[in-house]
Amino acid sequence: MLELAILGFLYDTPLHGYELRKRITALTGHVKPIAESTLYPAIKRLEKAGLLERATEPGSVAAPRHVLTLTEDGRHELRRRLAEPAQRDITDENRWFTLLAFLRHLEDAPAQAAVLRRRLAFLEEPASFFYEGDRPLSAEELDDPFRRGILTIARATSRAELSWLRDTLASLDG
Amino acid sequence: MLELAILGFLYDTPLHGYELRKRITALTGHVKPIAESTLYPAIKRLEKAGLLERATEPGSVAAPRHVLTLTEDGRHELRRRLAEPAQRDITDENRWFTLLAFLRHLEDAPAQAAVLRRRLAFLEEPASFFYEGDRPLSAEELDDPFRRGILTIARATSRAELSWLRDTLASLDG
DNA sequence: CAACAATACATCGGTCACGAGGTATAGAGA
DNA sequence: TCTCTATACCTCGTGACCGATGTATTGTTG
Repeated sequence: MLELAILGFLYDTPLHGYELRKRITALTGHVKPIAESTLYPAIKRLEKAGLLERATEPGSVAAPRHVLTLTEDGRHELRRRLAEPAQRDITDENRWFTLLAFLRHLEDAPAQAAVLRRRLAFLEEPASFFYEGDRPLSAEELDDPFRRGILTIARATSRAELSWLRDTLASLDG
Repeated sequence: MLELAILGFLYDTPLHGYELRKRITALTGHVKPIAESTLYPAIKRLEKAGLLERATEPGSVAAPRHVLTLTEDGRHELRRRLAEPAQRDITDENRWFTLLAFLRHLEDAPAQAAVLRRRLAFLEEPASFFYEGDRPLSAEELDDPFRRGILTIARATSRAELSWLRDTLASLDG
């Protein structure tokens, strides 16, 4: 997911690591902060894989910067990751939101719609967090107020997202 | 989080690894599946730390089972992790839901309320995923339909959770 | 003028997680 | 009889991520 965010931000414009870090922090930092010691090795991985190139520039304020630019391979790889996300990226809300944040880079409405439809299919499956045998339990059937909360919140999220997904799919298809 | 789920399930009753895995899969598997190769080492870690003990029983169907029982240290450790969660466990919905699923084991209403209040404080902070300078942007200000979706869904979740939190805190306090 | 914060990058050791694969038993279906 | 599925546990290599720590430079604040 971190790699997707790096590729996604650099797709628009070259950035140096520090600026990239600030953008990633703004995007997902309030939920899941990214440590510097995670970002810099991730940049190195992507560089080693030929997805980005670095150019050293004198720092405008302090130390010299490494300006990062996506290669053509990098641009292609981002589109690939957006078009063919792992199932994890569909089901885990953190990953899904990161994917959504850059989905516009896909630039192909049917491909975008196909990704949204995978999320739609996931949300339409009858799933719960709590079961009696195989039967999913509803919030009303739980005594535990905290577990009831999980289902209440999850249901509200799911409803809002389903309605957004259907609207957006309609406008992508239409 | 995996460790919290293990401790949480074993707090109620001793279980063997395979059954534990099924319960964890039911709880969070549709969002974030847990591999066997993650579960068994985690059990070993907890055993090594003295938080649980294993007893070998002949398998009812096939191979022999290792029935896992929490030690007194393990029971104490679960309560500690529930009462003093890391900030991560408060902000990341996956982690937060796992914590909520076992919060009833805290058995002390003021301690439960204190945890809920940490989540409340987090949700009341004005945070977005997208900014113009320092100002958080609202869904209406975004052109990108996918980014607008993120904010729409996050806002619906937040509203539902705030209302649930306030109700539940009122009943815990009253 | 000294201390501190912000900019900018990096390494190191350790933990956690995953996929691929392995071992073994028992019952069900072809 | 053979294969398949379910039960039940395990190891190994790899990679992701974190906290702690280090190195510079510049601007701000007391």
